[in-house]
Amino acid sequence: MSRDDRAPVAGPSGDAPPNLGILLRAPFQEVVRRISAELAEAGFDDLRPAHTAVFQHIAPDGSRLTDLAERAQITKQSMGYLVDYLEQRGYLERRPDPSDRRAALICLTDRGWAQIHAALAIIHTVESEWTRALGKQRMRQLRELLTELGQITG
Amino acid sequence: MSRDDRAPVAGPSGDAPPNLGILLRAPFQEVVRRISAELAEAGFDDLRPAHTAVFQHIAPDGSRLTDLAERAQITKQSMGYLVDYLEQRGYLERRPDPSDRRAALICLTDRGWAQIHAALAIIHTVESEWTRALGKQRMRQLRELLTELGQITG
DNA sequence: TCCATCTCGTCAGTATCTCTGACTACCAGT
DNA sequence: ACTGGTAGTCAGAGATACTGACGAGATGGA
Repeated sequence: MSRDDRAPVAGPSGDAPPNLGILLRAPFQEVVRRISAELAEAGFDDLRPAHTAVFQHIAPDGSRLTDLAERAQITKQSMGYLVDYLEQRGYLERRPDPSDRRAALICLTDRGWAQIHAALAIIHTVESEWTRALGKQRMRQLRELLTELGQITG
Repeated sequence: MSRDDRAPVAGPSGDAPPNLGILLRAPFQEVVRRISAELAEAGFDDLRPAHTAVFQHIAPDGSRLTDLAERAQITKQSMGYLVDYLEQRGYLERRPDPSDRRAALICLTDRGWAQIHAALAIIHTVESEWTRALGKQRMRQLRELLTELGQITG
């Protein structure tokens, strides 16, 4: 269990051709920024970056804390901290797991679902903007190349 | 002054076509992971993710704390915290700025330069691997598309 | 059945990295 | 010299991660 999302990516000030790390970081962070800003505007202003780790990995019919932690690559203690916060604000609820009395099923509430739909809509908007700027053809290429890269890197 | 590197990027478990946020994140984090792991192997095992913000923005002939902070998009107090750490471990040194007695020039030491060269070499290795897997042609396309995207998003 | 062992989640404590606010020392224009 | 702005630090706090230890419940044999 461990994790590392942060981190700029090295290179002294004054590079001529930006390296791939930097090239990838710019659009990635643009997406993150947009989601964060526009979710806040949409009324989800009590969400912080770390909470995305929960929403991204939770199953539609509920997940166990341990599963969430493993998928998000953080400890279950850390995941517990995030889930507590989101439960208090009404995004999630814990239900007893009928098949194991030690466990709880962490489920999205209506508000939780609303947040997910809002976030997906924001991403879709960004993709549309990029498609308009880049052209449909080049956007498809980009998507293909990134998909391949994702397979290469596991 | 603020900053946000972290954060997965939304979407409930069970998406069919991964959105661009996720598509960009995978290779970006692969680069970050590789740099972190291989720098540690190379003897730079006292560096943590946040320190990249310093190395990435420092000018070859030295930078002021305030400049570093602004380029890295964090407060000068936060940058001060990182610089203190790196100075203690011999990656940086503070020299009095001859043109302003309030200021200090933060400069790379030999060890600091060695770290930068090592990090760039690692990125170069990763790029080579990807080029081998993707082909020279497609790698060039990817680089062009990401460069364009970087210009679009500012 | 009973016991050893494993798993689920939590409690407690700590490290890292960020922030805000307040402050000193210094610079620059009037 | 005053006045306002800038460079950097000190102090305190909050968010997000970690490790270690633990209790309750599950589970598979003896």
